[in-house]
Amino acid sequence: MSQSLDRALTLVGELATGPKTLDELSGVIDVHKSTAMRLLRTLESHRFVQREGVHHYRLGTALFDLANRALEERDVRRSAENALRELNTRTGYTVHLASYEGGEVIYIDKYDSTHPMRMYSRIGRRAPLHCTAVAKVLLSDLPEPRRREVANTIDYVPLTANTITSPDAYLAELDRVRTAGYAVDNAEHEDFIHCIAAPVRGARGEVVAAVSMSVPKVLLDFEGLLAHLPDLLATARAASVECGWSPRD
Amino acid sequence: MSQSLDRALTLVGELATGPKTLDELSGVIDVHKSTAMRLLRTLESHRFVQREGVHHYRLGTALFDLANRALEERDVRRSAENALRELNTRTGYTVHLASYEGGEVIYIDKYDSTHPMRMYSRIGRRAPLHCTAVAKVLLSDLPEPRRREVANTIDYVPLTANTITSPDAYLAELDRVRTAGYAVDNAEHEDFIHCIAAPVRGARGEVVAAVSMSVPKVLLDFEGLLAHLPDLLATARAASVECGWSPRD
DNA sequence: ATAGTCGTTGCGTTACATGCAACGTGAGGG
DNA sequence: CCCTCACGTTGCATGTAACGCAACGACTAT
Repeated sequence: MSQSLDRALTLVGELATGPKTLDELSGVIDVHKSTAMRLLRTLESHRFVQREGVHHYRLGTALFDLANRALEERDVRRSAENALRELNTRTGYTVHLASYEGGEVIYIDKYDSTHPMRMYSRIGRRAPLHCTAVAKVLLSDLPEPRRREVANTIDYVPLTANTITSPDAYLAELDRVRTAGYAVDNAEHEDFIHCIAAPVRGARGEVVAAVSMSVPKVLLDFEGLLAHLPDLLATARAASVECGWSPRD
Repeated sequence: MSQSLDRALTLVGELATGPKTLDELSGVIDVHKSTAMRLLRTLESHRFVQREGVHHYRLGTALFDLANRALEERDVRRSAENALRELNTRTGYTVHLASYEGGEVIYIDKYDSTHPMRMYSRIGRRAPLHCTAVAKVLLSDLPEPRRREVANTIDYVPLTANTITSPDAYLAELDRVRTAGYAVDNAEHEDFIHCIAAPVRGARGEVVAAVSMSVPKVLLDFEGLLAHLPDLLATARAASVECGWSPRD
């Protein structure tokens, strides 16, 4: 561990709470002000901090630059990986990651159930929009007119007794999902399986993907599935943080 | 200037271009890999970088955190938010907000085009001074001697056939912008894109930021772009009011 | 098996970050 | 008007902590 670097990074973290003077900053890391100044100078040369007036330092523009470049680099799949795997090993159930691209909901990652009874699915497969929890989560984030547009073009093939079969019912469901912060698929796709899904959010709070947990009804009844909601939501939140989302208090 | 800190910050900058291995990184700053590792460890403990797999390092989540907090501090952004979003949804074109700080023009906010054809840009990025509409708007407000000073230090890299390439031409352009109350970039930065920009003013009438609208030429010819001027100026005025500017009659 | 390529660790050396004290500057008050 | 105080800034001597080195361990490929 590098001492001077450690001190400098502490300074940067301190500046996140607002502009500070040299004396304040040197106090925080408990060094002589001349030492703090040299660190700040170096940070300044890299545009990590900048002077505000004569007496104050604040965070610099390099941070915006770096943060946004890093966001472009990241793909959701890699970022969510750890959180999803942990949820998978913890519960033993099938975990999916899906995203909305080009008008379709696609599974972009999957962690298979450790139980002998598995469901069939595949990375890259398209999920039907009207009867899957992930699709509900992803579509619920679209702006209102777009949502209505999509809802009207869906072919509401009834796959089970519970399948939603009208645009109005579907839009009402999306509203529920939006406010609740999670979606369910109560055997709407396949008779013997039910799911819960939650949004993974990016830096600007937009939904970039959806995590879902799929469980055969023979292993767990609906109530038992809902009991896993907190765990799923925590997973989605952890994945969101990795995607640059900042939890607001 | 602190050597180790300088090296560490260089590493962070390097990681912005994508994940790198320890060897690659130590090569960049020309030190032994053990040295690079110690720096990375410290950066990691502050969440400035994180490991990806066993062999790669990438930028960490602290950057998102810091960048977002720093952005919150700049209140032009918040104040202009509504006006800009409305312009964006009304026209469907890319809208930028930029400000002049520490000798640089940087993009501090962005609303993406809703058209399938988008332009590439990024919050935090620096805008070239001689060939962007936002820079012209921001620099046109500087006092005369300062303007000349800046104009003489610009590196007039010709990027298209229309790029301004001399200080005199640039200063003349700034005068036009100043009296007209708006600036254009008629394919001076990129061949296939043109922009218009207008000033956002603060309480004392000073220019605190610039709003711009960027449109690919294939979607709209120059005349068509200029037809949006009243809309842009109204947006800039609305944002100015939010920043404390009082319209004079 | 063997060689090659990674990251990691312990250690001795000295470059470099540090604290100190003196200096410069600007603001406020007697 | 000068004095003082509170800042940031600079030069320098000192000792620490950052450094390169070399050996090691874990893996992969052939």
